[in-house]
Amino acid sequence: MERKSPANRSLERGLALLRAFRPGSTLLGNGELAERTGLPRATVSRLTQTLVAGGFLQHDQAARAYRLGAPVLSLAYAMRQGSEILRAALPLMRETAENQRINVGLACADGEEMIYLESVRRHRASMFRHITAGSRIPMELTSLGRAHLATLPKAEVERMLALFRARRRAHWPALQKEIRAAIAAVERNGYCRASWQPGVIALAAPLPGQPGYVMNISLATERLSEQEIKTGLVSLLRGLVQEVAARL
Amino acid sequence: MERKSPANRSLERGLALLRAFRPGSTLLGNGELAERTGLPRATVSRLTQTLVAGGFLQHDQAARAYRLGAPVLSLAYAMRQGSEILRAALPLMRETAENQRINVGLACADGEEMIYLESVRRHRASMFRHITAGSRIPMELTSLGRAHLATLPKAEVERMLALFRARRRAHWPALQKEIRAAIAAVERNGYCRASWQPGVIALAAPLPGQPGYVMNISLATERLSEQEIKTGLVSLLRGLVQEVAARL
DNA sequence: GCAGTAATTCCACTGGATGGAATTACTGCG
DNA sequence: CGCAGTAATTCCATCCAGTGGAATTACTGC
Repeated sequence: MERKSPANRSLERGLALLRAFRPGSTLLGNGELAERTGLPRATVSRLTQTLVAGGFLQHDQAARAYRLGAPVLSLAYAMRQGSEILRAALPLMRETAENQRINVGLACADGEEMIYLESVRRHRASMFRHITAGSRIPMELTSLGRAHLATLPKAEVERMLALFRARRRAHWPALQKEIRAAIAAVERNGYCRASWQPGVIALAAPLPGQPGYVMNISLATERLSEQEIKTGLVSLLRGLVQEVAARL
Repeated sequence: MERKSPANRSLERGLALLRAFRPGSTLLGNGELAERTGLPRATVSRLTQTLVAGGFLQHDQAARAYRLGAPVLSLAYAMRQGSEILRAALPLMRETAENQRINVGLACADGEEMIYLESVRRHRASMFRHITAGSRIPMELTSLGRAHLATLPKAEVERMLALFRARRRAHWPALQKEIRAAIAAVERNGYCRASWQPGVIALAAPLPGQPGYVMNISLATERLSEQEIKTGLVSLLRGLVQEVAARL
């Protein structure tokens, strides 16, 4: 028997509509929204009207569709201001990225994905795949995601794995092995490694005492030997999370 | 008789709760939320639970209060990706800020405030008052806000003025004069001027053909003479909005 | 202008939302 | 350590707001 917290259906649905907007689907009509959320059209129509009235959506007359409105930007700004963790970590992240000439990231979990709170990169014009604050990356493929998984209770991990399995039928056996190995690595050594973006290797570690938060460092593979990883980067990451945790 | 669009009360209220989070009040408990929104406590309690379940709020156990969650960051990212205007304007804003050594802003209205979509400044470490994407600034005091007012229908302007009047009883006569003069200036010359932050002067102009969007340029007063304003900056701003509008 | 599609409004129904009151969970102080 | 004081949550009877299928209306592209 699932313990159902008294949830407000209309609000849930309204939030689901907002969540349907993603990079790549930034312009959605009522029909598309209804399809993506599985809600009846009439309901979507009414909810979008409310969202528009509140400024959270803008109606694009020409495209017969909606976009996210400026208030969400404002919320994000308030959110960043309010995040103690980000405030504590950011200066250190900047410093580390600069000194070590690597990328440093801070992320937290949202459902089956990870969301970057911040990603400080050495080269501001970035690598081809565009990653910044607010970017979503898959949990099952990334060092950040796997490091996060390692902090969850066993039962929760299995639940997540079941979800991933459904999404990645194709390479599941190999992928599952990787994920479980990463979790074991985090439990043993405090960090895990992955290479989601080709040519980029990343190490990630959970922030001690801050459930849900994970940090990573990443750099181009060409720039390092196996040796260097074992020595410099691991202790760099360890030092980073320790220091950030200490500042909280 | 007010034409009431069929609004969803629960959703409206949920959004109101989110909007209660601002820079400066980033950590709000149920009680404070109830007070700020005027909603009954029981209702707030249930709605916050839903917002937490959706990830939009995080419960801070220690503070007995809520913060905004990472998904709002993600929404903001999607919003920026989806804004054609921002995409069209940003390169030009960067270029102008760099070449002319000034700050260039793009904003739009939200209720009685303006929200910066982007503010590109010459010195990245900024002036004392921290302004970035998502920052809210008062409509009645700023060049951006007044330029926006000038684009509204007369009746709407009067409605807004009534609101400002209630908020600024003290200096209202002078302030009203300033605002009306600014509106007239925009209608006559296409731009208006204001100095909200002491020591900083700003010129703002609406984006032609894009109702609700306004751009500004600003710089330290010490750096210019009256002469320079009339000549260089005005035509710079005019050229800027023209070019951005042309790219849409 | 007309067909075809998408969005909105209508409306009877009903169950989800509501909020005052009671209960429970905390916290800080003596 | 326990108790007072406060804040949050749960309860519950009431009822109205939300719902969604169907009808209507608004668009758009041909």
